[in-house]
Amino acid sequence: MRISELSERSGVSVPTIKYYVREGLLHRGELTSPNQARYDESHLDRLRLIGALTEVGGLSVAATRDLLQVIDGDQRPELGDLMGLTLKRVDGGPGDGGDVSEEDLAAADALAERHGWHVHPGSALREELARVMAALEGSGFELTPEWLDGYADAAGQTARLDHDYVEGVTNLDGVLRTVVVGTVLGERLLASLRRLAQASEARRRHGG
Amino acid sequence: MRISELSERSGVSVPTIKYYVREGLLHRGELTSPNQARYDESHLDRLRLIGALTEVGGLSVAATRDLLQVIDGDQRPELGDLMGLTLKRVDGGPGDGGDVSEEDLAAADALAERHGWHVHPGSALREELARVMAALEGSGFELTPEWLDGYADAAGQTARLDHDYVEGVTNLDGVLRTVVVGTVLGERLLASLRRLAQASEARRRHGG
DNA sequence: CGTAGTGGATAGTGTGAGTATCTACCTGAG
DNA sequence: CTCAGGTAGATACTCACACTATCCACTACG
Repeated sequence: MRISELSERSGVSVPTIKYYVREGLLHRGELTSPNQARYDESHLDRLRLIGALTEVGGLSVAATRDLLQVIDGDQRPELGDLMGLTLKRVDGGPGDGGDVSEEDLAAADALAERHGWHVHPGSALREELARVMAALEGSGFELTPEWLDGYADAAGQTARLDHDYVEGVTNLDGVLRTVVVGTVLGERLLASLRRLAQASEARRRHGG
Repeated sequence: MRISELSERSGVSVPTIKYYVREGLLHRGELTSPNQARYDESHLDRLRLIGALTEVGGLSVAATRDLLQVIDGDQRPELGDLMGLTLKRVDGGPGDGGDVSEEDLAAADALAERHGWHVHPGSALREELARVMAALEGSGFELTPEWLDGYADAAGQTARLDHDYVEGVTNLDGVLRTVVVGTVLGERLLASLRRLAQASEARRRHGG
């Protein structure tokens, strides 16, 4: 198909498609002449993936490109490594902005240890957790063990579900894609469900 | 204290403090003369809250202002309503970008119903859930009931923990602030913990 | 006294994510 | 064959956002 049809079928404007090609998110169409290229289902598929990661997953175009390169690569990165990659979000997320104190890191480590999680000292995940915990405390939120451990248990449950799911994926080519999509969109899914559950719980407890 | 001291103690630059005042996130200092104002602990406290919501929570300045206005207001909005307010994130989140199909909405409703959650038909939460589920499916992720329901259970657990926590808050003035902070930062906490748990689970299952 | 600091207003900057325009050049209906 | 309209690729432009920088009149204080 030509670019205009790709645009129509994907809902992505022609200039934006060209922009994604420029930025390395989408492979070029096959040139049939100097100013004519053919696009196929793989382009449509890719645009859907890009849309899912950026619009729904909230990733920046740059972060999306990095992730897509991992998916495209031949190598098989460790799943643990992959999780770190997706930290760079559109808004920077909690992944930036200065240092974290030793105390905060210790509190994060303590929580991780209570749940049997081994955390690498230089991990970005560790710093992020510490930063979030520090922000909660700094906002007058008292981090009780019940709340914290309950959250950790819920997180552990989703992690087990993710791994169960991935083990059930037979198509080897799709594993990486599945992990990336599941990690990025799973986070949004969990957030949505949490809001919904909060609203329902509010009705249950306080009537309405 | 003067603005320079506020800046030093908060780590926020003087121009940025002025910007927050302009944008309505921070109350003006008390004028002691036409070009001199006094700031106090309440300003410091507020700057910490702003920082937590924007830098860690990922909210835009506009969304932060809206939320702060709710916290400041005399009225006591329903907790359920509050959840919807915080949907507007820096990156727009999944809260925008076109319509959702009836099928997707039906799938979202079915999931909600299985977990006893009553969802208002016009709810932004409902659309968001549908959008995320549609994005997952559109990315080749097969939404199995085990995975989906497992996530919903985890979300339900966090919602109960949140409400337990809020019921334990005695300071009535702080309830709204607690809800907002807990909702926004709790989401980031859960995401961090999930990544950490995923990495640990990977090591547990595949060695390393 | 004088210089560093201040409140408030207005204008400018840098980044991210697209849009718009332009130049060849090709394709396909009539 | 003709020619309106689509196309690849490059470059330039726009828009929103979150700050920054300047300016001015003025004031606190060593």
